[in-house]
Amino acid sequence: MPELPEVEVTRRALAPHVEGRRVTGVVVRDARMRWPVPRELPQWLVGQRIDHLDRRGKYLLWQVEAGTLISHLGMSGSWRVHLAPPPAPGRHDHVEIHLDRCWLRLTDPRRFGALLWHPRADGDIAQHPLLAHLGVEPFDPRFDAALVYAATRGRTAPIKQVLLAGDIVVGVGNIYASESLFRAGINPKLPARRLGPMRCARLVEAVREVLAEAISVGGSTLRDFVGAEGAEGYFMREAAVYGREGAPCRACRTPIRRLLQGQRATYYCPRCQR
DNA sequence: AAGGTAACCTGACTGC
DNA sequence: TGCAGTCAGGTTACCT
Repeated sequence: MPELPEVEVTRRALAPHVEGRRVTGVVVRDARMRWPVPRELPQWLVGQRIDHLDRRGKYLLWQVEAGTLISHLGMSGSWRVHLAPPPAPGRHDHVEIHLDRCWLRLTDPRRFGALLWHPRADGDIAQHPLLAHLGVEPFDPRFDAALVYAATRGRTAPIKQVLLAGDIVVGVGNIYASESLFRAGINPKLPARRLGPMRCARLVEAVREVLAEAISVGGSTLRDFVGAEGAEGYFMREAAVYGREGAPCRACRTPIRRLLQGQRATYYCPRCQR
């Protein structure tokens, strides 16, 4: 489900409800996620004040006094805020966090998501094994043409898959990889090493624009994504290529093509993207 | 080191 | 209506 924009939309929706608040209760109804949710989570979290809700790539980082709660939404996860006691939990409502005056619910049908704990004593959260090898943030000024150019030298894999790998820049998932490459006019099959400085610059620009636009409209709604307050995102309404196989390119009317790269669907315009 | 593939899991949809 | 097959936003682990 969630790529960086959906996670950022979630973060912004949750932050005002959680920052500065104290955890009064934690219920783990089903610990079976990508990795087991620690059984000790309630004892570690209850009584803690949430200082900041941060994001790194597609991870949400809940900074509390004793450490960091790491949450990843996987393919189908979502957090919902309830300002009144929530209705009876459904089959996929795995975790609940109670604050002073609101209830947070983690729902994740496919259970590819994760909820982990990193005690402060274990050191800098950035060095956590899940975070240590992530690429730069797309809105970080360090994400520029020179970085992309340098990082793609010697990489024979198609640019789409390199973008998706997340070791150069984080947060670009399957939808936005196709969308960014369309906007940059780059063929997804192009070996990454064949990008020149100009195309690296265009790609940087395109990734930033596409992600920023998606955030501003509340993320994508594919199947069941809804933001933390229950609103749907609108990005898919304006997708240029994703999910549009056979439909006319919005720029040149050429039919959009779909192909598989590393078992994932890629959509592109064969005329606009070379 | 980089690249390819299988694996984790459920639900929605398609076609017979 | 039912059943089998396909596909889905992500990421790690493992093999070459």
